Amino acid sequence: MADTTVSKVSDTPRTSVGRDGVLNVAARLFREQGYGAVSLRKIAEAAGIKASSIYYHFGSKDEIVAAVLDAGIEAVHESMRQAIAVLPTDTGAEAALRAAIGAHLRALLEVSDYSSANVRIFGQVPQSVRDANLPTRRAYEAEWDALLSRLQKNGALQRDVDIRRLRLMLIGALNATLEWFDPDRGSAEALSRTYADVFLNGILER
Amino acid sequence: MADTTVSKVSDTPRTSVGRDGVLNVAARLFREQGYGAVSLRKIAEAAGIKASSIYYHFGSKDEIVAAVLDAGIEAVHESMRQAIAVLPTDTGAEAALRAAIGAHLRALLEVSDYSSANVRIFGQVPQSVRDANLPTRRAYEAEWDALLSRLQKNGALQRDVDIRRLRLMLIGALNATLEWFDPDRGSAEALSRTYADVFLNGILER
DNA sequence: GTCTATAGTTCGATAGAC
DNA sequence: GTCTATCGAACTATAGAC
Repeated sequence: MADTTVSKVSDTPRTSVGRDGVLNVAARLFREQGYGAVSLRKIAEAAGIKASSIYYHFGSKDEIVAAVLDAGIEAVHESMRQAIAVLPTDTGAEAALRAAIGAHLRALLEVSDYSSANVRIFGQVPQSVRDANLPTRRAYEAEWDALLSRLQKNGALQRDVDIRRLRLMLIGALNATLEWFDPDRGSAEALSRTYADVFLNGILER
Repeated sequence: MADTTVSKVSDTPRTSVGRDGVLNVAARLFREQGYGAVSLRKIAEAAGIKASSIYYHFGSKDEIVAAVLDAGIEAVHESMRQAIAVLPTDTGAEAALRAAIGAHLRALLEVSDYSSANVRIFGQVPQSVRDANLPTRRAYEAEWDALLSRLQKNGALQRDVDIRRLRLMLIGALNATLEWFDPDRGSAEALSRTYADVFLNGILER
């Protein structure tokens, strides 16, 4: 078995997890266990250092969780932006919405511990930390509202639906999958298709 | 101003909140602040007693939160059962599903601190507490699956949708409203109508 | 950049008086 | 049924050596 973690030849410390290493571990633990259940000692242990060493990289626990929350929205936002950007210019309303739903769900369920941690712990962190994350969230929400408004102007969406409410319903429904999604029961890709089908056409036989 | 809390004439303690009083306060605080942020001292203070007095009524914090979780499912289950029971026997599939959606949303947003606390903190409590709540949850889920299966057999629902997945999507979407519902922006009743419209018929113009 | 040691706080829980 | 008093554990955060 070849060793995958190559040791430096110099005298630099063997284990230098660094700020990003701490952050990656924190995001994963927050996603798995929630905010209150994850102490600095747990993060440190999982990162292979001592709790006090974390204070070299961050000034407080709040600073860590704030960084995780912001990175989580950035990741899902970038995922959606990318999915929309690669569409041909003549892409229809249905396809655009399907792409956005797929991007959000993939970021949450497959790609980013940061995005899933954000959804999982946002309601558990101190008010001040929530407030700090709000500007980043607003930007992502604006992206959705812009997409939905475009579809509505094109006549694809019903004229009387409230865009803000529709966005809250849609993102809320997608985020809820975190509580029960099981890759053994079907892929995130298949799930995103089902969500798009239901939201676009409903479940009634016609 | 007339005094609304009448003092007993006998020598019984003026303040006897009792087990139910502690439980009511606990449910409200859990709903508002989450599991980790609510200590026994906070519950006691809000109930007007000392933290140690709680141990006369409950053996541990886990016992309190377990009681809150079970009562929360019982409340929303009873709300849904009642809403279905009062329907005329010739009620159509659409109306039955609308009634169930309305009952779930009302229990969550208007009626029960226990039900909203359950949704809010289930993912935050220790595994053992979650496990203890599972049988009660399974019974409620079975009620939904029975309703959805009936609609599918009647031909009202599409034949190819997976009942379990549909139930998870539906309840997940409804539960997510807890994070953003604001009574100043519209009633729970109106919101439940919107959810039924979207799930039954989708959002596309037709 | 990580360590040891520890200060200071808050927590769940128990013992025993009334 | 509620109180006072307290224990032991776990937490965030700081100080200072290497």
